[in-house]
Amino acid sequence: MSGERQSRANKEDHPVETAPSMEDRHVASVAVAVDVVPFGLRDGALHAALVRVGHADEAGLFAFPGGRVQPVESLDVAARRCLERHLSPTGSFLEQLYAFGEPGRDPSSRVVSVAYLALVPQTEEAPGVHWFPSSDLPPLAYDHGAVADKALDRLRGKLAYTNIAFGLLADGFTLAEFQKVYETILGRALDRRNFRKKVLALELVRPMGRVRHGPHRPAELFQFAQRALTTVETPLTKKG
Amino acid sequence: MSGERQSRANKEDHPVETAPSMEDRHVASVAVAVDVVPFGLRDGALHAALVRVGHADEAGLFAFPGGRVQPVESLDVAARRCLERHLSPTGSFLEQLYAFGEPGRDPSSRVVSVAYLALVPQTEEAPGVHWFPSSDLPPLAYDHGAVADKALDRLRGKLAYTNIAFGLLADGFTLAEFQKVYETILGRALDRRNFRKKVLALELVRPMGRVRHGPHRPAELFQFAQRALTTVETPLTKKG
DNA sequence: TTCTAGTTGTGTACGATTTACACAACCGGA
DNA sequence: TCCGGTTGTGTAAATCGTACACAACTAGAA
Repeated sequence: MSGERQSRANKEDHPVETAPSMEDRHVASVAVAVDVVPFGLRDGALHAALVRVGHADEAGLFAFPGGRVQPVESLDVAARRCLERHLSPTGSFLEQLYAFGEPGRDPSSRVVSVAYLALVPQTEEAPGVHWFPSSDLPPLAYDHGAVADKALDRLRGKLAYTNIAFGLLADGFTLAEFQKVYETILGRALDRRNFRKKVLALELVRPMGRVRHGPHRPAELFQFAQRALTTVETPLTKKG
Repeated sequence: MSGERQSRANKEDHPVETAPSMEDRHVASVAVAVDVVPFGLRDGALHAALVRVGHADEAGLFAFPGGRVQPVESLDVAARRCLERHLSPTGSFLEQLYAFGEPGRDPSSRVVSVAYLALVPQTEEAPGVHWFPSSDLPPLAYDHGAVADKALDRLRGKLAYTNIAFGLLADGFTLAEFQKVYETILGRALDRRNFRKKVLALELVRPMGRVRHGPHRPAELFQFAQRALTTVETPLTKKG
């Protein structure tokens, strides 16, 4: 179901089932929030954006950006609003992650939070936003430690079978940079030649015909063939 | 975040951000429910359990079992309660699927529903519960059509890389039955010899040393090596 | 001008995995 | 005793994954 209608429709014999009137009146009901886990790259390493909780029990700790879901707002819209309130970039990748609803997760009131995974490409500075290496997060408020774990798991999982990395890189990257994203998130080295072969064979990225000049041999620049999430049948990451 | 605390802590300058007092008072706030999609096998085919919605706008339609989340109850517990209210089997597989929160999904009130995927082995009859082939569901109330799609996608996806099938079969099955589960859910045929080789090599199932007698050559009976969700590195389903 | 350090770009041989495929064993019932 | 229908098993070919080395190119230093 999805509301009290069905609760009423089906048998009400279960002791813990709430009578509809109880919901309508007031109080100890359950609130809905969203939390967004924004990942981005800073000097090659994966970082997560956090904001300070300046209030009550959890004061001084960090937490992911979030907020209540408004009465007329979908979950996706609420998540994007919370993301863009802190980080300007519009159009970043955003997908639902998991709903966290343990009764004690927020000590002050009963809140069910739908967590979202966000990927932001530029990682520009924003006031009040602190970026931490994803492998070394500070103590987090609420159950946001578990949220962070879930987000990292999801990101790692999708990295192997989708083109999700497009959310972290702006067009015009070298294959070395691209590969470093994979190595950073997966935590292991990949073979340069096999990696190149694979991503080109899958048509994941496309050469732009331009090169970047540096102190060494110029590197070809690439862009993503698709900037929407697509699944590939063969894993992008075994050794190369 | 996870509640109003953080909303207060961070800048309140966003126009649509709710003042905390508004939440505490009353009304048009958002309710939380769970919906459970119970899958099971009936004569070899995948079926889903539905109950009738006997009320209001959606009267006469079918919907998945569900109900409000109680103030002191976790989401997982709420889902299991809703499942077991209709279907007796305790200990069935149950995992969170997705949170559905479009404002209009329940025409009568604003409800965010956290959907769960359930697998029930026996598929015994229960009063008020109707089983439909998953490929041919009746018109569903609310957005339960989308919920059903998501549940099927998840089941298909996990079938390839986990031992999730243990949720559908009781110990003491033949390999033919086991394979048919895969073929039914995936919608394509698998090679009998390769299938046997793979599930034995992965130690997914174990021979019990017993056989089942029928009108033909007796078939060895198997059980699952693990009855908890485990992931395998190599896909169980390519052709065999 | 030449040399060097450091990076980018490319192909091939080996092994492992996946796939296709056919036949004998076994039972109940006619 | 024969027959239909199912279960159980192995092997060869193709595909895919993996390891690996060397030439090309540039900026900057000598």
